[in-house]
Amino acid sequence: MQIRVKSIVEDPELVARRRSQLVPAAIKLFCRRGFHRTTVKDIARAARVSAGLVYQYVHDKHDLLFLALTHIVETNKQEIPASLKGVTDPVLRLSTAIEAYARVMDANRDAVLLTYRESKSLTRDHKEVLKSMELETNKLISSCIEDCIRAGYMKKVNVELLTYHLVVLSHAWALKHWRLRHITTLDEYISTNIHSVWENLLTPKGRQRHAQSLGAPLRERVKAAV
Amino acid sequence: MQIRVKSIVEDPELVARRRSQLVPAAIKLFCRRGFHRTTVKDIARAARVSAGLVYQYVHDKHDLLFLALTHIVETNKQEIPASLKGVTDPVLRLSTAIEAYARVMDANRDAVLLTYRESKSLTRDHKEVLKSMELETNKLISSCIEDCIRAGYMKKVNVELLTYHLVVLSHAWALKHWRLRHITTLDEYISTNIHSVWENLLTPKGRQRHAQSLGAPLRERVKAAV
Amino acid sequence: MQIRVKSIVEDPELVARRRSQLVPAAIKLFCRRGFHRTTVKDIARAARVSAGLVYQYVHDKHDLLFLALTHIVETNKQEIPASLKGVTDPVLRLSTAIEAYARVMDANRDAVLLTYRESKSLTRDHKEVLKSMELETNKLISSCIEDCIRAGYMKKVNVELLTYHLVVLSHAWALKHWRLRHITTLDEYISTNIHSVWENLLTPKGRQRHAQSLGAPLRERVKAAV
Amino acid sequence: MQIRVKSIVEDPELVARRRSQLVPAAIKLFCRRGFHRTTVKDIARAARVSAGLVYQYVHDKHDLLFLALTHIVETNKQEIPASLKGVTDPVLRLSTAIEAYARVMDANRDAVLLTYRESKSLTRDHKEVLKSMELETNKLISSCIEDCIRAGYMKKVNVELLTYHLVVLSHAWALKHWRLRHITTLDEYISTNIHSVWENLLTPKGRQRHAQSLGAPLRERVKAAV
DNA sequence: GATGAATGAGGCTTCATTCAT
DNA sequence: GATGAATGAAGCCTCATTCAT
Repeated sequence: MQIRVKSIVEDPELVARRRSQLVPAAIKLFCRRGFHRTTVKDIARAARVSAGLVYQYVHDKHDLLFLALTHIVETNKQEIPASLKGVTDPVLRLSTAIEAYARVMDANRDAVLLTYRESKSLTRDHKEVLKSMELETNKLISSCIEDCIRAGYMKKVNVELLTYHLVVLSHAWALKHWRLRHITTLDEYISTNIHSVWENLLTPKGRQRHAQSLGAPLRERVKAAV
Repeated sequence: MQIRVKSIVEDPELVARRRSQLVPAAIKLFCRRGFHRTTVKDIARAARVSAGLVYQYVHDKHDLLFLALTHIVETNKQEIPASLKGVTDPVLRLSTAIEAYARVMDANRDAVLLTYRESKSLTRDHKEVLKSMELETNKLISSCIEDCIRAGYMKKVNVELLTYHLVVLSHAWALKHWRLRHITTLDEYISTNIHSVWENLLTPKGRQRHAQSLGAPLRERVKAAV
Repeated sequence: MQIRVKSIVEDPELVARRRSQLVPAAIKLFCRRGFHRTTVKDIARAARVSAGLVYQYVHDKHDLLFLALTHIVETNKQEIPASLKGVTDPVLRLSTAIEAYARVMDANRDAVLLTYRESKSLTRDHKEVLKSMELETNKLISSCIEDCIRAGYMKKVNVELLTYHLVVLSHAWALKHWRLRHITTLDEYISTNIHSVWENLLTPKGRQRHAQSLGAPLRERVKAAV
Repeated sequence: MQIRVKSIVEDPELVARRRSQLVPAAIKLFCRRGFHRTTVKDIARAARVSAGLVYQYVHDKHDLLFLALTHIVETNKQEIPASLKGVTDPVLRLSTAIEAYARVMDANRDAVLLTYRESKSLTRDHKEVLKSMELETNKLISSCIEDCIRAGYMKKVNVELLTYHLVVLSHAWALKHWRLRHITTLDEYISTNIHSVWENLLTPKGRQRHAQSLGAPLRERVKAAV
């Protein structure tokens, strides 16, 4: 995925290594100070390299932003499948997926904020790439929803719309964390705000299924994974 | 509220007039190009004044951002009470308020995006002011919720949390409009995603109340107001 | 002619004044150090203005070069007509024009060098403009030649080619001055190398005409004019 | 001659081989883009070597320019003696030499331009070397002139001055080629502008001599040599 | 000897802000 | 009060040169 950004240095291993220095530094600083107030030199310094080196691995300061946002999305995306490993029951899979998603967002609140704030500064092309990556990630959840519907556990709803509802609520925890943390906890937020959304759409049969799985140490497993 | 920003010029009327030139120009440009890529000169030009004049009515470029964001919130805030005028039934008031809110957000999608993107660039103090303004606006909705609960129409829930759920969904329509517009309409979004959230929390008595008011030309009234 | 270069400042008088500070400074430095080794800051300093100011009167560093070269050509071009004022005899006019040209080139040897050296650094468009200005200047001489031919004083020759021969010899005095000054004087150079070229092309009638005018204090007059 | 530029590598053969890779690459690029806009990396790439290697055979980027200009002059200088081989008549030798010179300049118009444009970027020392090389080359022509004078074929003139006149006209063909090619051909240029200069200085005896040699297929021979 | 990654000085340019008019 | 020219700090980026491998 990072191939989208050209670097002067050819050796892919070195590119990967250097970028794995640069990108976290960039993420940290972009989160802290924003894209425009972060200097390329700042990033170089934080990555313990010279300013000139940056431009051997990235064409632009904008590319650095793209790599940063891309990295975040990519990383987040990997967490959910991990949490679903071995889970087969459709309702439990959905429950697990969305909970994992929410907890990943919580663990990377800075990154969520960054995404909402700085996407504007991307190239049109980069913006498109990022959007399609978002859609891909969403698919991890929407496919769980579809499975539930197909199995008759959930009413027939606009799947992507529901997905966005859940996704956006997870983001909201990060976006409004400055206030939400004073009025609730993550656990409550997830169960009250997020889970209830899809639980209300379960069929009677789905509710039954759901009730059974609640015995399992769901939450703990996901927490550990994150 | 705008008194928070000092200007060299004393005459409050003139200050108001000049700022009413500057702020809309600033909003337009900040929305289009973002805060950092918008030049003070750009704003001056758009407001048909000289660059120097800006600094007689504003201390800083940041102040301009503050005034812009402040203006947006203020404006939005005024819309909701208007829509509630004459509505007395608690359930209908809640329904009306949230619908008005959602439609205002839709009408000012740019502004919503701007708020999420550029708040970071504010002073610590200004950020606090803006947050408290957000809370005030939310109170317009949360007080409706409280009325419903008090009247026994709604279960006892974490009022502010529910408010945020509704508010954030309205924002999400703007934030994710690039995708949502392809998978639903505003009307469907409001009824399916937003209204259902609180409707699911109504007591049986509340549901009854709600069912009755559905006969009224609710949506139309709010639409007109916006 | 300077209208070709856009400036942010509108007032044409101010533009003219500032540019008349900047351009000579640029010429001096470009001549001394070359275009690339001259810093915009150097020019600003030499012109006693701030670095930022330069960009209010010029879009580019390249524009500065264009204005510099343009200014040189323009200035040179004005000298020749002045020297011809009142001279009517075709042969004498030609003689006077070419001598004036040569002396102007001598007086601006640096500028001639600059033109040959740095034209390459111009935009394609600017290069074209400069070329056409060169052709215009040449026309001052070629029209004198044409008059001589028309009057039967000179053989029918390729007028522009002869013009270039004369022009290039004048430039050569500047281009090879490092050596020529050791082996001749400007006066000898002009009479031996330059004048002889067209004198050899005179018709008998032309030679007669020419011989008569040699009584006149030609050289002195042109010298004074330059 | 290239010994003037020190290299880290000792083996002179290797130095020669590497430089014969580097210098043509440098010439090509310097001609095309100019000295300053050509990157050392560009040259290395064009010469199919690494950037670092350049600095083992050259101290400086400036050295590369020196070697390039030096190479050009050296190469050109070798052409003239070749064309004179077997020609003994003084007038014909002069005629042949200058024609050869002009045609070499035509064949290397880029190089001529380069020399005029970028000599400025050389070290003081390098500039001197180049100048003395130019004088050496000129001597190839001036000695022909001297022979003609000594033989009574040509008037007693300032030999070096005449040489420069001829040389500069040959350069002018390259320098003003953008225009001259529209108004004449190389052949006409040589005969009309260049040859006529010295032909006009022949003594009657010289003219006779010259007329005789005109039967010979002069031009063709020189053309072939170039 | 050869490579090419790394360095870091320095250039061009932008733009928030000031200030004389 | 209004103007807009002037300032100068600071940022992005390039590229000659070095040096570890």
